[in-house]
Amino acid sequence: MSSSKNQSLIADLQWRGLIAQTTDLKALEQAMAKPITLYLGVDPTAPSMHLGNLVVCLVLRRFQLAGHKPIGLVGGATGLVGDPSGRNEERSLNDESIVLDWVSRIRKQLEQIIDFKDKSTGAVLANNLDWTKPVTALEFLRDIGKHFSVNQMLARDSVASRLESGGISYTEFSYQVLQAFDYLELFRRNNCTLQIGGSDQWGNIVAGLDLIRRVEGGSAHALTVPLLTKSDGSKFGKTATGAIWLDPAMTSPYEFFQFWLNCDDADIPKLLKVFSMRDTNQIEQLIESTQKDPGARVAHRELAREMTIMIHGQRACDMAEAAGKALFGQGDIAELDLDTLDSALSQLPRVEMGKNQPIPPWVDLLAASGVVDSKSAARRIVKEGGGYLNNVKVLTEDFTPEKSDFLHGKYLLLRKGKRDLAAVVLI
RNA sequence: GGCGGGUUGCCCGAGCGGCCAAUGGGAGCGGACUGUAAAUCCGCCGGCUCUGCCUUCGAAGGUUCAAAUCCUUCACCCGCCA
Repeated sequence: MSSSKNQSLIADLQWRGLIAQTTDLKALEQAMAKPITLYLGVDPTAPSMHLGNLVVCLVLRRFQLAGHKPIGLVGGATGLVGDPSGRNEERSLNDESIVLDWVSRIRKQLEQIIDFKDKSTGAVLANNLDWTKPVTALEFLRDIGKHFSVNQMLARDSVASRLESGGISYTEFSYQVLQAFDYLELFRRNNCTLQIGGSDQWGNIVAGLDLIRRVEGGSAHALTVPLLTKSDGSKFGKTATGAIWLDPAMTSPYEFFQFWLNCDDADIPKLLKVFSMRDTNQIEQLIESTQKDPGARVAHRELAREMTIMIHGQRACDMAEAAGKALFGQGDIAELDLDTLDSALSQLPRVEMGKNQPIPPWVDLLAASGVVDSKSAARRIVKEGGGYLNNVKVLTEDFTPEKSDFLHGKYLLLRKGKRDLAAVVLI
């Protein structure tokens, strides 16, 4: 691996705005002249990773593509304890069996993003429970705890802010020690000399560096990735309905694709740099295309494709994209053939209805399908002109669809507003 | 431990016996304009069997024809004094 290539990785990360903080950058660049081993930890705090996690995972992947050896760590142990970083309230502890399940799910997601079969870099998938569980409380206190100064621990932002906002339990207070122990273990076992993470992880990572220095006299590095925000300053990756998850059961490939397609123009340059694996030239071309002809949304679409393929695969991406085209097309929805309709509507949330069951009123259908929260809300939406049946606005509140309204005798397409869709399926 | 202030809908924040499902702002949602953007403008923004009814103003009791508004107790927060 040539040193120029490694310098260009750091330069590339800088260009993409993916570096928030690092330990001595020159030293890191020098170390990276040769392949290094680095790790990223993801705690199982939910059944799936979301876009925020993805940003950092992709940074790990960028290292791998540059020839370094990535360790993807799932926090089976740390996930049981709870990280106080960025929270002003104590977490409620999750059940061990739940965390175990989440670990395996997140593990699978990591496997999609990082190539653990790649022989040349020798990527490793780890779980900190493996080395944390066998350690007894006494060993932990004597061997690890002894190296920590409570004074320093109290000074960490994550702890200090919690002391001001209602306190912190001993459990969460200990989190940084656990994470530091992880770094030490990986330093010993795999000669891991770099830990990356979100910018809120700086304190935890530095705790690990200190520990490595004290116990092993070794030196290691830290690199954090900034928190991603939208052009209006709000947190990125959250919609009204919540986070964008990588798990297709939680955020469907269709929703996932739509999320990218509907991003603000103003955010596109940043998003391309942060998420796309394309090189500088390609990204700059896409940014230019948005400036020249924003209405065409070429960059939006390319980004949507790239990300959906990466997370859900080519086939799911094609279906998601085709569904969007069919559902938002200029043509009459009734003209679509059954096959197209089948696959397009398969992407949407749906309610099923028995063939012989009387058809419920329109407002009830809207509420039942989940496009609106309640029947009151459904009435409101209809009154405001935001309710559509088969892409045709229906303003009558006490309207009830008939058999003949079912497309191909099978489907009703419900819509709230511009893009909130659901299907009613006759079975 | 003593004295005083606070706890309101997703968030901030008015209200201080009836006209309060509760002013205002933000977020969110719908419409118009566009490009399934942004900005802007207009409207909506507890639920239901919807010209009415039901449940909400930290919790539980009480006073009253009537309480978010008054009284009592409890919980949590915040000032000043010890």
